[in-house]
Amino acid sequence: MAEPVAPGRAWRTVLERIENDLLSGALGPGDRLPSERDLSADLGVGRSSVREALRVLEVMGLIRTSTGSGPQAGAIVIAAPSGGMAALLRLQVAAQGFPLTDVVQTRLVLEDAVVAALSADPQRDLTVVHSVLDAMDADTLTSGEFLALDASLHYALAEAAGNTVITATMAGLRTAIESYVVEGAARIARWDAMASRLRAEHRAIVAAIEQGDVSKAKTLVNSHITGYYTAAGLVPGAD
Amino acid sequence: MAEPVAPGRAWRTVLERIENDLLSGALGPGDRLPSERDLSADLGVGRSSVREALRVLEVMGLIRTSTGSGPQAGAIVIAAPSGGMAALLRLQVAAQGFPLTDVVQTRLVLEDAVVAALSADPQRDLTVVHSVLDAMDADTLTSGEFLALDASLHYALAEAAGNTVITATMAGLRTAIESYVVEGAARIARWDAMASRLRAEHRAIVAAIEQGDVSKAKTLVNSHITGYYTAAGLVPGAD
DNA sequence: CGTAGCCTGTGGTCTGACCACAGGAGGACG
DNA sequence: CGTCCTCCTGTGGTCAGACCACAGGCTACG
Repeated sequence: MAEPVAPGRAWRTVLERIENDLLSGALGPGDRLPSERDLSADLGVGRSSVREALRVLEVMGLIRTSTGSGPQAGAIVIAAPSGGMAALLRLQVAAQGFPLTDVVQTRLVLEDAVVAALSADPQRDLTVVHSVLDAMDADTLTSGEFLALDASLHYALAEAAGNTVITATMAGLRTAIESYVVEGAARIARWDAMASRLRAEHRAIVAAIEQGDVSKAKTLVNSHITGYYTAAGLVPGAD
Repeated sequence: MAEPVAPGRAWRTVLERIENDLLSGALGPGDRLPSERDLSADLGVGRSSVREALRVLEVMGLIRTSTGSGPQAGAIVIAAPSGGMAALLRLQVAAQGFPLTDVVQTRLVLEDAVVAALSADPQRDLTVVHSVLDAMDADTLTSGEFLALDASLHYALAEAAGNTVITATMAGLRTAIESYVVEGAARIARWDAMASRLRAEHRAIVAAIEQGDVSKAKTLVNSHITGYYTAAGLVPGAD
């Protein structure tokens, strides 16, 4: 068919085609995209242009590609927002498009919203949260392992709140500053003490949520996060 | 040089190289990337793989490419987070990775944070906001023009609050649902009435901000947004 | 000295050719 | 007749080479 030819951007043609198919419902989660060669022929562009577009979709977490044949091979639509969000935020931080303090602040805002939503909702299911809390009690954890669980905990909270955009964004923000967080952990003199403190704060936050005490939960989560970032030297002061 | 060769992912090699150069400071905003051919040779990968990586960076708003020669040609590092954010969110919404209601809810959370920050900060500069407000008073505006100004207004507010992550995310969220918003405007019976209402609400919100009345500003902005989305039929009820 | 033209380097694209891989189809064998 | 093995096919992954259009600097000419 070879659409009338978009000026200058063959790969954009491909991107638009996919996006339209997604919007029109012709493509949905789980579906397989046409093969690269087919798309190339259909749109009248080179296969390399098709690949550039697919690469974008892949990095953004929209598709997954695999080689071979069969129903699982090829490019398949998956909606994995976290991955794309993380990649985007990480790169933007690296390119100094996003100052660290803004990332941290935003995390505060979202975490606030999460605990507020959870506190207000008596139906929430914090099973996962509790199991992570328990896992964090092990005293053999390295700081890296502990921080990984910490990430899981906050992720579980966000997930329990049920907003996918917020969950993905928070996960992305966390990933974006992960290297700084880990690096910051090394700057903390007595890690054991910090770990105990974090454990206690986590328990307190969850308790406040379960008691439905919105303002208390918000206060606790705020001091929890700013406290750690300050101790790790990631943000100037308590701002 | 041709690094030890990463298995299976030539383009990832390129992406990592760029990211590392950004993190190490070897690359920064305004700098020019090596030419595609140079990168290809340096990393021992094909030029197509380099292009796939650059395409990702371009869509994510990290670089800008131009043809020709001279200092302005080639791939240049720019940190334009809004563009990338918008593309990502739009595609995720299209792929049903993000439900519309989650997008709207998130916008509420962020907008809340914005007006809260502005209300609490006596130093804020709302010059731009006021000029947009005035522009919106013209009664010859089509609904499309009005909505565009509306977007500018909210963007200006976010920008005045000073958090780049929140600003970019809000802009992205807005873009992601733009088509739905415009479509929804058509469903509104008496547009004139709605426009007047929106104008009044905007003025009220800004007034509350300038009076430093945090809670009032938050309340107003919440009802402003949910009100419109409900009227436009974008979200089921008042939540 | 000025200007018009060439020259070079850049991204943008296409073509064609391999490779590795996974799965299915078909045949060979028990 | 059933089972296993093999080949064949289609997929993404990659590379190499070839053009093109373009923008800017350089050079030779007027």
